Amino acid sequence: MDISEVARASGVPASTLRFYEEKGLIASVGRRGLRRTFEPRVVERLALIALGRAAGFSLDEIARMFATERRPRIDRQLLSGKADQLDRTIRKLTAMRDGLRHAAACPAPSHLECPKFRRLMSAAASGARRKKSAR
Amino acid sequence: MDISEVARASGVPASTLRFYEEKGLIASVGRRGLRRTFEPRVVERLALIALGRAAGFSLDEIARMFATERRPRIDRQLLSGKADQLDRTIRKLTAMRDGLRHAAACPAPSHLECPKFRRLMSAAASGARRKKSAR
DNA sequence: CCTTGACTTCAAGTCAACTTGAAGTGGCAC
DNA sequence: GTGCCACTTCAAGTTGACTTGAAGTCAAGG
Repeated sequence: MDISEVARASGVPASTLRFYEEKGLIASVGRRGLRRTFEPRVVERLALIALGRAAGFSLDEIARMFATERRPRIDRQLLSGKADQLDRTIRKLTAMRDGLRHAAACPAPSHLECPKFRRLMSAAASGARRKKSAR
Repeated sequence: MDISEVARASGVPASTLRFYEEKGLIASVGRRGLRRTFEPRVVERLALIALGRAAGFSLDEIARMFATERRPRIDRQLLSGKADQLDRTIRKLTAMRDGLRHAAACPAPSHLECPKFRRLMSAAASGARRKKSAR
């Protein structure tokens, strides 16, 4: 597959594909002239990358995951760690969603005066000590 | 309260407080000499900002919310829209978490060979068409 | 009064994840 | 066999959310 085919099949722009290759996230199998050639498998890999990105992993973290693919122990540990992290994020977002939902329906003149909203707020504030990880 | 008190009380660095003031997200009530003076209420506001950030709002969006605080119709509509957005994000992250959890336990030699994982992957890939909104 | 050091401003730097632009190359339809 | 245009490289630009640095100000303790 050439780069534009991969782009079309994956929805990832060619510029991003080149960028990812430079970062070591994907690999081309060769060149036809100057042009990169990719295996169809790369589309799968891109889906995996998209998956990781959506889960809040940085490109570097994803690259690290691919790199340690051969050592299942570390890999699995990392994965379940990330799952835990995600779990915390989900809990926070759920509280947030409920808060927003309530705020949208609440008749209090200002949300700050609504006890439910205030409760949510302090919960969210206390849970806000992730540094860079969860996004 | 002076800026360092607010910083201490809120956990937000002074540099960020100045930055937020410049952006119109918070306001100081005056100066003592050169130094900003804040009302204690600002801590609440900062919690609200943290809440918004954690929910995936940009600073501009948060500023807009504060600005439209007087027009409940638009405000509530925006809030429930954001709640819906959050809901979609949560669903995706939940699938992701389950996938990670499974991958951590799955005995398949490579995750790509596990049908459960592949199913998750394509689900995530298809759900990856948020442009800038959900992060 | 004088020093100290927490504050101030403003410009510039950083970081991640890309995108854009300019200039060059070469595969392939005609 | 030749011209087009999709590809290539490499450097620089972009965006959002801050942080850092240099240089200056001033409230307060001694």
